[in-house]
Amino acid sequence: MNNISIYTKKLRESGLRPTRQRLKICEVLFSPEKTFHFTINDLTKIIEDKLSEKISLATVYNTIHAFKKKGYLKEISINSDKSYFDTNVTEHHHFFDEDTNELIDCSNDDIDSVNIKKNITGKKIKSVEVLIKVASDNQNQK
Amino acid sequence: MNNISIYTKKLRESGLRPTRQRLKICEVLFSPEKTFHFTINDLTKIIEDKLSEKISLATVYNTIHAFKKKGYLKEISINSDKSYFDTNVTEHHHFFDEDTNELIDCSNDDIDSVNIKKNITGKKIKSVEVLIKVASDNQNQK
DNA sequence: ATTTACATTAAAACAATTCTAAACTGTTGA
DNA sequence: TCAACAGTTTAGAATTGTTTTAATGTAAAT
Repeated sequence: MNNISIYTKKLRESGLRPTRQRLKICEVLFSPEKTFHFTINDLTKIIEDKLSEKISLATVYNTIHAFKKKGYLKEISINSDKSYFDTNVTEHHHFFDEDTNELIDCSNDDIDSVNIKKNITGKKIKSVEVLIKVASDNQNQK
Repeated sequence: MNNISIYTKKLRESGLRPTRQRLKICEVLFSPEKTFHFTINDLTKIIEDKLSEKISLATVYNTIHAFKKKGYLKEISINSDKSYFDTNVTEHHHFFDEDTNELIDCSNDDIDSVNIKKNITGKKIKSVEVLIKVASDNQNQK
């Protein structure tokens, strides 16, 4: 199966038609070997560089949301400044470097798995996220 | 030491003068027996009810930020909708109920302590936060 | 081909937060 | 006492990230 048909399948499964713009979004998101983190703004810039034409923010937003809903992307909660997304959708955690505003994957070597002993009655656990904020030693806490 | 002088001390230590508005903010934040979670909007509403007059959002924001910087409040990362704050500044984690948008403290009975095996070189861990998102069983993942 | 449902877009609306500039307050020291 | 100053409050404007809208365009089914 070539890339285009993989992207088409992902889009269809997310309830979206494969359009030129959306396929470009897919290429940026899913063709790199390594997973990565991005904000909507980052992504829009990358796409416009590759497309050499404008893409509407609305298109980016609704495509990203559809992927997130389907589970092809994860949203990472860091602060209320903006939304960060991750193309790595496996269960994993993050370091956030307050000096550089960089988000770094936390591997299994970095952290023991989190054990939740008791949940809220009648509720199902949807996600468990650990965020480790770090900064250089001399830095004040943000 | 009475409450007013406690509040005055906290304000001074945060680099702020004790003014009528700020003392009212302190009263709402620090007089309740139980710690609680709030958004800036919540807090402004509560203060206006107690004061029976308007308080400027700018005043609330800068007081809250000064307290956060000093460590008298914690900010909780949930999503990018808005900022949540916590008057409980001890190390602890949270459940977030996606059905009701309610933030619930996670006690030691609920979760094992998180063990970080390896940190980023040259960085100091500033905070470790676990956020457990929950929803009723029949709910779709947000 | 035509029709229909869905997409794209720019622009407007919106919500949370920050900034601004003017008026105000409290303290200090002539 | 009062002038001067530093810090404060405020309403409103500005900014930022995100969502909605309404007109136009396009993919896919008939």
